[in-house]
Amino acid sequence: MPKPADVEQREARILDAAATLFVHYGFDKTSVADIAREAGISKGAIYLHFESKEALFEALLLREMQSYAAEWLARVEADPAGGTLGGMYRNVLHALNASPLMAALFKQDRRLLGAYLRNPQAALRSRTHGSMRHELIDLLQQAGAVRQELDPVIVAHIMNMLAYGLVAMDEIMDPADIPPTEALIEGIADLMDRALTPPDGGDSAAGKAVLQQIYSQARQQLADAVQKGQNHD
Amino acid sequence: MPKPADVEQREARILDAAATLFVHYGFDKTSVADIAREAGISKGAIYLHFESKEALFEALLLREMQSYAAEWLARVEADPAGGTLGGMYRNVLHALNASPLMAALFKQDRRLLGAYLRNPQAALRSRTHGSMRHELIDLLQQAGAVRQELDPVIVAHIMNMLAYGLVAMDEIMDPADIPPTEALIEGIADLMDRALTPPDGGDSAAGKAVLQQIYSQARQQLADAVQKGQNHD
DNA sequence: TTATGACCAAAAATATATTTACGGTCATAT
DNA sequence: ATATGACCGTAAATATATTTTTGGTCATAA
Repeated sequence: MPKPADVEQREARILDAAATLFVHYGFDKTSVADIAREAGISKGAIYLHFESKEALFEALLLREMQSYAAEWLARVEADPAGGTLGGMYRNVLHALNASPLMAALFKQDRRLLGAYLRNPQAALRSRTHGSMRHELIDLLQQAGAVRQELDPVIVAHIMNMLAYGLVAMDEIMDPADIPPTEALIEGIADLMDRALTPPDGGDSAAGKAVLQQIYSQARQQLADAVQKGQNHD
Repeated sequence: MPKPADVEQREARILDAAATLFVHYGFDKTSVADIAREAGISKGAIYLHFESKEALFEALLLREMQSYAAEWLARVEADPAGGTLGGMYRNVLHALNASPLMAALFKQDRRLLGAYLRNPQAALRSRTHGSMRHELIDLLQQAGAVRQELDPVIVAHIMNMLAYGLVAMDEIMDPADIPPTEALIEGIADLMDRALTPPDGGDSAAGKAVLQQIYSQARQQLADAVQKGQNHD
């Protein structure tokens, strides 16, 4: 049966509270009691909605993935050049940069993810979340949005390197020496377009179609995962 | 007075032994006694050549920087396209990839650098070693080896991001999923050339001249640093 | 002179005991 | 039916004592 609106609302409140605290203090240093307090309910109530602290965290991650993907697609749709490689990547990077949780997942942030990373059963611990897969580049290539002569595996990996650099570079250098994110993302997107887009400018419409396809696939998988995660009452 | 050849030779032996052990076990888990044994001399003899374990490590790092820089220049000289951005960067990446110590310094590897990193007085702890500086891009731009319309600060940073990705990506993903280094470096250099080199192909000779200039500057600074590090007997 | 390795103080690692904090439950209240 | 928070066992953090390792020295040997 579908979930009543007020329950949904309360779960959202809990997840909001959890998001704030987890991002700020990390998984280990955020207690369930803390989350309850932040959400303005009792500790017991949390367990009426989530099986465990870990399940709560995973529900949060799934929600974040959904909004990450949705945000990405929305940006791509709104951007005339959203179907070109540069346009697509610009929007991925913006979405990634705007989501501390996705960024943490992508860079396997030990501080934020804490014990969740150490748990071998953690479903979302896998290292591929938020990353560019070469199958996508392949499709974009077939759609004429990426130069034919390039190796999709290499291209995808380079894009992942840049995404990693965007979120992790502050670990090896003084943040004051890092250019403003906005300008950096523009620079990267510009680089991508110059180097990877076909000379004719690429077929942005076809590129968007591919992205939509990928998006609905991903959305389905996420929905299934959410469904599966809810078998507990 | 200049150092006798046999002393120089022995110091090289010590540094060789130290390099092997430090790279393998890291700074913390390599003892001075270990180094002495590996070098085939007594522990006391080490202290005839180096003030402390840390001074030894720094001497090793300086030697490595010198050979790193020399290797880089040699590669650039040998490469007809060595003066273009792509050519230059290809050779930097090869040099970086070939030197575990430089890579560790660049990525601030806590395992390898260990306590050396924690010491606030460590001269070479600074985060800029091995990295691309925007002044260099500036010069290359003036020499006509890089497109005029690009922002040197952004370009330099993107290059650093890619170098970081090259040496650090294995921390967030399964090494089996990382493309072969050789192919990856080629892909990156190719990307650089496509995106950053002027349409006319760039002035490789002028680029090389700039690199030589930078090299001799750096060499001088390193020599001074080595000199300064030797005021102890 | 130059090199050695036993030696030392100090730090790091290990072991043990003790306290605190936390995830999760459930009798009770609303 | 839903929500609460006192409660419980355990795991993590802290404190303490004990052992081992290590960077560095120096009297002695070559």
